[in-house]
Amino acid sequence: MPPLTRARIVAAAIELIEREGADAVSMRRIAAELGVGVMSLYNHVPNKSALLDGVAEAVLSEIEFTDDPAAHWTERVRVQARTFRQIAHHYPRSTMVVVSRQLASTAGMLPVERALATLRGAGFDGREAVQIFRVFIAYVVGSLLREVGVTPGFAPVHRGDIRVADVDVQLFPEIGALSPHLLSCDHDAEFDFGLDLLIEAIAVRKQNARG
Amino acid sequence: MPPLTRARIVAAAIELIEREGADAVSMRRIAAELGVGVMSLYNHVPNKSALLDGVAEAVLSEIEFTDDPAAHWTERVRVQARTFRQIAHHYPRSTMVVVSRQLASTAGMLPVERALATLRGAGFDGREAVQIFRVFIAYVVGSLLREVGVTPGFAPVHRGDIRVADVDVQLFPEIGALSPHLLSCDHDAEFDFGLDLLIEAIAVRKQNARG
DNA sequence: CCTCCTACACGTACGGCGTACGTACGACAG
DNA sequence: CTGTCGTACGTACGCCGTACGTGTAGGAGG
Repeated sequence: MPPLTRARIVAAAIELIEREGADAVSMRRIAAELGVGVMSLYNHVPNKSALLDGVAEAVLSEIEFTDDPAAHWTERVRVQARTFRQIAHHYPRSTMVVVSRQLASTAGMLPVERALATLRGAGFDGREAVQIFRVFIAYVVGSLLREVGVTPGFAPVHRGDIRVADVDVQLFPEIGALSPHLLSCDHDAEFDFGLDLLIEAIAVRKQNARG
Repeated sequence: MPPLTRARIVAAAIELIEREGADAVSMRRIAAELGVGVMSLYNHVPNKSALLDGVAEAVLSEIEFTDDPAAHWTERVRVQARTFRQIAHHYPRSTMVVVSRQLASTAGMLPVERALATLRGAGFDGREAVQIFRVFIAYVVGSLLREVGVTPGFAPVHRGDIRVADVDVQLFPEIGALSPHLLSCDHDAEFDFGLDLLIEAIAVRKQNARG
């Protein structure tokens, strides 16, 4: 067995989270997974919270930006948002850990740097770039939260949204009428829909400011 | 002392969450807060998870829609989103509980009903209404997550974003240059900025579809 | 070679958690 | 008066994070 290492511990934590959910994560479970004693972990990680920070950092650092600097900024923003979402989908349950945790590591900052550079390159000033960046972050994180919350990991069985039969159609006529659309969801398409909406709106506003 | 009741338990839980944070919530703490034995709670609540569902439901049910049916749909959507955010700010720490939890109660459905009715009244078909609704939900929830994560509850002290001094300006020039904008944030203004962006984009797209 | 030191794996133990289970007691029905 | 039921409660079990002390293997200094 290779020596115990912070990286190995984090990897085991991620694997455990993906397999059994974030609630199943405990120092004891992780130690058992690695075949070591519980307290051995503490030689490489100061505490559980730091370990989860490590998980967030590891997930974030897997983002690979295949960014084409020659492309139009709208396309670059689109690609960056999609990339972020894609890796989140690779680790759906760990994503919950990532978003529910303040990230102050360098791994979390690289995507920020890229996004800001793209926006500034598009001609936005500092204030605008940060503001736009925050809007995108909010949208992407909000989308992920809904998607992975609904994801059939296998804990929340059969409740994509709400049991339609149970809703009082008198009280909630719209929900009743639109239940087919509420129950089905092409996550990819809907994500792109909102993403394009935002990009379009910003592009339009940019045009107006210059015109 | 009034008799123990599900409502009183939920209220105590919310108060405790707001005062000491979500991590401080335990059945024992809540029972102590109410001056009762731990197991007495279980006569009114099946388990802790259901209690937290109750917290989410209670928070959501405090949303009051002062909705003007005569107003333009863009204004109505704006008001609804702002209202949602406002009550979330009234219970900042409980909001984390709300968004991190699947809500299937009638309290959670009323805002949905209102929003869908507004969109359908504006002339969107069912699929469009649901799609647009989901985009707004994602944006609002994502914004709240960032805002309350940064909120100086008093647990996460002095790390609004990232210690600027610690970032390597060589590696992250944009972050270094834009740090003044990254560190300060007028949450109200920035929320409205993104909200208006979305509404504008949808309005434009609607115009084009009809034109 | 022996010795000492450091680093790391590990066991034990403490306080806190959610909650299953059994008990005690007051209110009300017959 | 007696039986039933709903509620408050104590105890106990198996988890949890982690402080602390111990054992040991491997490298450095003599």
